[in-house]
Amino acid sequence: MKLATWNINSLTVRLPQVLDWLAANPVDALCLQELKLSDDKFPRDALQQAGYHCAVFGQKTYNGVAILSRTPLREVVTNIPGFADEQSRVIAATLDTPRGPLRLVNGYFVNGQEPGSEKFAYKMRWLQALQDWLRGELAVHPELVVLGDFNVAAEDRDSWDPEGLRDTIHHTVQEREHFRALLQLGLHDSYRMFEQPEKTYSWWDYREFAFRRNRGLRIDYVLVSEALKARVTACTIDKAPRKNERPSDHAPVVVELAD
DNA sequence: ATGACGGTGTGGCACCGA
Repeated sequence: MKLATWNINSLTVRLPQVLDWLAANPVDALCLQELKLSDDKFPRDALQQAGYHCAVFGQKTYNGVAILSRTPLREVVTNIPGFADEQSRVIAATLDTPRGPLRLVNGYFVNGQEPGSEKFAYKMRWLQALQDWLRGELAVHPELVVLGDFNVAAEDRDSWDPEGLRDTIHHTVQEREHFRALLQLGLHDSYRMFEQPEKTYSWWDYREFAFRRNRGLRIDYVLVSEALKARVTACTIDKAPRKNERPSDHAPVVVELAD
């Protein structure tokens, strides 16, 4: 089966691209971030017609996440339990597979703007709460996938300019420590389980022809639990949609699990 | 670097993202 994550930077604008992409890439589940619309504006009918059940946690203008799945979604949880958050950044759900239940945690991690800012402090609190929550979730759901827009370049090789951007947002020691803490919970970065081309990223700035110059960051991840690790057969970043007219600034990341 | 580009909501721009 195939799972994917894609920050689509406004579902209102990108719905046609999402439908086109799903037609060409009929994944079993697609996790979306940055819907930028409220639940009542979510295009449920169009996605249902495309063959997907939807669990939605929207928000007007900013944030908003959803899980689309070919099979029904159950036990839907929104945001990090116990962490008061006005922003819609997390949705979790279980889908049933021939191999048993699979728990998906879809996150639009905090950007943080600039180290030292109030937003950066919020990012740190949010990451700590996520980590504390996921520790328990892994115990309850051994077959767990954490995927989404992490807003962290985990290592130097995940940035087009690790030296020039050192200690700037996405590259700080504190953010990277939080990323490593997630791995230490027993999660594995699917993308790095395989040999990958050099300088592969999942996000490119809209400005300065960054995509054409491949000035990007790898900030979108699919982390899998220990129990799932052996089943991961591939992980790829699909750059094709970034070449569309009016593209999202992010590319989808796709993982294949053995049935 | 006051910048770029693009989405949103508003209102003739400001704010935010990464």
